[in-house]
Amino acid sequence: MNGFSDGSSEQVTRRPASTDVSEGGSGLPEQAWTLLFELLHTHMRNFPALAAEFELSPVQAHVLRQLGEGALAMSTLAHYLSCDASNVTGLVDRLEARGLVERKSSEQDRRVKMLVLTEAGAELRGRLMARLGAPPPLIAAMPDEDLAALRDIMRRALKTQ
Amino acid sequence: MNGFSDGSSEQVTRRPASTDVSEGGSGLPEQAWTLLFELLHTHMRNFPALAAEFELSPVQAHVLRQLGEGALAMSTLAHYLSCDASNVTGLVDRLEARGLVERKSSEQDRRVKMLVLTEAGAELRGRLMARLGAPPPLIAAMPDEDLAALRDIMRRALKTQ
DNA sequence: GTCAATGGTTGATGATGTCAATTGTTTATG
DNA sequence: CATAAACAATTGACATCATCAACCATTGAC
Repeated sequence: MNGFSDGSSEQVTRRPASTDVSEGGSGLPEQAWTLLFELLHTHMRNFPALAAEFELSPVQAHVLRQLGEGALAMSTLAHYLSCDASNVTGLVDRLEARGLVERKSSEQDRRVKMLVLTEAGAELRGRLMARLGAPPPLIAAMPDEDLAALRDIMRRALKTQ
Repeated sequence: MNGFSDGSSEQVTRRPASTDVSEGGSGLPEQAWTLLFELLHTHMRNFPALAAEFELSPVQAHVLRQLGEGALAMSTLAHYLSCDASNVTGLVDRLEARGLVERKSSEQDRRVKMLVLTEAGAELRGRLMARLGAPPPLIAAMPDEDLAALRDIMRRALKTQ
């Protein structure tokens, strides 16, 4: 059910393991990334269980997340998910069967089918996003100075991206 | 991956309209977390492709990552992966067929089978870990000041964890 | 010695993912 | 305009990943 789990944050160092990410050796980017990497895997380990709280698979949760921004073409969603278009068909089939999304043929281009959330889908997405948006303990425990600095750093980084 | 709705405060009974990217909800933790969340999911999106560089599925990559720490019982691995033990059987079957891992019956308890990396497995893991440790573009592009600040912030956060 | 608990496997089933081929609809080009 | 190329979505074949229930072998407790 997973796809992302970890469990290495507890005990480490049993074997030398020539290349381990646990000590960002070389440069500043590696050092910073190594630490972020730790947070990433810890958080992602919980993601399937978190999605399951809403009776969603991890991928379905992703779809709902993306769909909140507005209507999306199937192909666009496939691009967002970095997967084949044929995969999206079945994915949407199941979400549609649950009454969470709807296919609507585009007026401009009748090849395209746009995806929109139903009322129920939007409601579920709202609860999901609220859950996802809650900062994990590690973040919540940070002092305000660090939080503000972190926010500003990330804003700059995402802006120049 | 495009916009990112704040996800913490919107109740979503209507179409979200234009996105309030990085508006981050109420408090400082939510603002900072919202931005980090974006980075994490961007990275997550690339993980399957990254594993595929080594002709590994995402889950297989995780197994290799875990196995580097030393020998593991199948059940322990199942626990790390947060999945059913029966799932691990097939997983290990395929890795063993590729000559990356080996099952060794435990001396103490003949029910238990310990997993160890083969030579080829250890070599592949080394390359995988090096690849995982490489900072993504968004991090690599950060100015040194931000990197140092980010590193220090994360060190503090992970230490007090 | 008996019997419950444990570790791993097997079989059934469903979700997720790929690729190749198909259908229907633009769009480009001669 | 007609035909070909490109594109969006679906379908079908197939592998992987995940669960659950049932099973076998071993262990440990009584």
